[in-house]
Amino acid sequence: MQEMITQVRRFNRLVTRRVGALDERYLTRGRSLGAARMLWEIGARGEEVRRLRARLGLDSGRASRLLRGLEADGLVELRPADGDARVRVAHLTARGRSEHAVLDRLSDDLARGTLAPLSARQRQRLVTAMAEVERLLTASAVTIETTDPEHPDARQCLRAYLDELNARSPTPYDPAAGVSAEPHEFRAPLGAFVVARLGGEAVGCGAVKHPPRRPAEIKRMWVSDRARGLGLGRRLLETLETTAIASGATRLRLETNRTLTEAIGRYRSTGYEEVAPFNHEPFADHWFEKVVDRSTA
Amino acid sequence: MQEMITQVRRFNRLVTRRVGALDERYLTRGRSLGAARMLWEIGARGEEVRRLRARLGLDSGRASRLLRGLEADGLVELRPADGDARVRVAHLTARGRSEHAVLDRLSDDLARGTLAPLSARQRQRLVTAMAEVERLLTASAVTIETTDPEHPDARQCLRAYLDELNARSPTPYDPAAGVSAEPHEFRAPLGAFVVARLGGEAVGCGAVKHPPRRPAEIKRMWVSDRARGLGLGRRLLETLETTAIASGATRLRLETNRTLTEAIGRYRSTGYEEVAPFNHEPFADHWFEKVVDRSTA
DNA sequence: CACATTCTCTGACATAGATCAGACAATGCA
DNA sequence: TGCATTGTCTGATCTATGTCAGAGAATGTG
Repeated sequence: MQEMITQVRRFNRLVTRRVGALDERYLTRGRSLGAARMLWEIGARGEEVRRLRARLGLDSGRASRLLRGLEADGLVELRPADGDARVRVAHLTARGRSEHAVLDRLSDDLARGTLAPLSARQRQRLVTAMAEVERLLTASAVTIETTDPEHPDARQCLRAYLDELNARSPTPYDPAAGVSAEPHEFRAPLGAFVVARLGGEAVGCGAVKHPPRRPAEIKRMWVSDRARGLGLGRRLLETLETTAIASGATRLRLETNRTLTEAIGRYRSTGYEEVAPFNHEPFADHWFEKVVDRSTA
Repeated sequence: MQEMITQVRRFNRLVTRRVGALDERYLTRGRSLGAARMLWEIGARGEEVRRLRARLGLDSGRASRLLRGLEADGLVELRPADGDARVRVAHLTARGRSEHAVLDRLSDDLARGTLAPLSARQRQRLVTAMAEVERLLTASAVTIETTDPEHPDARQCLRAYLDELNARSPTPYDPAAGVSAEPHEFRAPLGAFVVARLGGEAVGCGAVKHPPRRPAEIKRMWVSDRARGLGLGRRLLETLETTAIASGATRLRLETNRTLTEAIGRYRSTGYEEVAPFNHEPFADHWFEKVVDRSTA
């Protein structure tokens, strides 16, 4: 493990010093770093000031002054938003757009400069390795937290979950038709609802009911398209199992639809065995159960 | 190619924002980023102020003030250097060393935090990909420049080259014994000497003689241990060939020692064919020649 | 020895960036 | 309608950083 940690640290050091420093030197073009980033984030279609503030992590004062600076240079126009005149929207002027295009080209040149000294084979390997690092760092940045099932993020995940079931299944899914799933069943002490988030955005969820002296039931496992392939399903499942086991569950159950082949494979590989239907969930095609060995939990 | 460039840009953005920002937030511990870096760079064995300045890219005034700040906090002691009282050496005090250890531990924790959410398999893949990115970004950062054969960097490379030949060969190598290799033969217009540098340090060299209407001769190809495996030999060879061809050479020659198996493979794979000895270089075991197709050059 | 050079330190000044308090207008809500 | 909230802007202040000029000590060189 220490070797891995050392590698991560060496990577971080190299990459922040070399890549970061280069980028900042070449892409500011006489402006301050803050102003350059602001210009970049406004983008071709304009952006609300409050969102720019949030994305760049700026104080309202600083954001306002940066925007006024860009406005004075004729790169940006500020207009009230349609519908809410408190909100201001920053748009790039013609000059601003051409400046944005210059930054885009410089950014391309910089990346090209990284690839240029390498052979075709090395380039291919670098790009592949970068994609892998990016994917896994993204996976690592996903947080999983217990969240109230009526929290906006939870609701949003549930809506996405149902939409997906309906899209996959020929018969429309009716959440009221099957096993009960009231919010209070997914709150402590009877259960839990967890949400996975990536940079503030909810990208997955899962729920578990673990009433005393009954098998725990895992439900509502969902992972957003943009977080597929990050091992998030496995993490959600582990989190829910841990919660249930900590609450005394010794038997875990879940049912799933036949279209969710990836999930079915995961259940089998993590110790679930297919069993006879234990409920009348109309949408389910497979029922799984896993008996927990308390000594290893 | 555009896809590759896009991947590099996406990687750079992710990594500088996510990794860089995290590092800076957690590792400053109430100090300014400059002071934290200074503390880190002084290290356990102390360091000359002028070298700290160079390494951190600081103005002498700023460096002096940062050091005075650390001294006031009891973390650093400044003493004149042995032998030259103008030079000051910064040493960590006991408190400074313990603070350094704290930073080291936090840095470990940060890296551990990156790995923690991942499965064992994902960790292994991340670390492998990071090592690959690191290796290839390092390769990409190597510059190759024409350098006078009597430049200190060139001399240092040549010394290393001779040391290595002597270490590999049972009979000591005598540079005067074989084919002439006077500095002026490696200067324009008769030839060229190129040095590969990584972050200011010379890590490889190569030379070519290309007298008019005679086969060009490639000599003195050397790559430092710390730059092995970066494809640098190939780049040096290409640079020398390009120079020779641009000066009118149509036939390229080189000789090499049998112990340099990697180089021999490279020559064969880039179009060189083994020929009968064309000189009496006593150290050489193989002689190669490549005829240049001017139309593709 | 006279003089140039090297290294460090200090003063002076400018900009970038962070943070707080408060003003002001638009909006939402009871 | 009255009042709280939201979003933006301005003023004030502080720290961090970058840059330049010059002082002063130690050292090297003719």
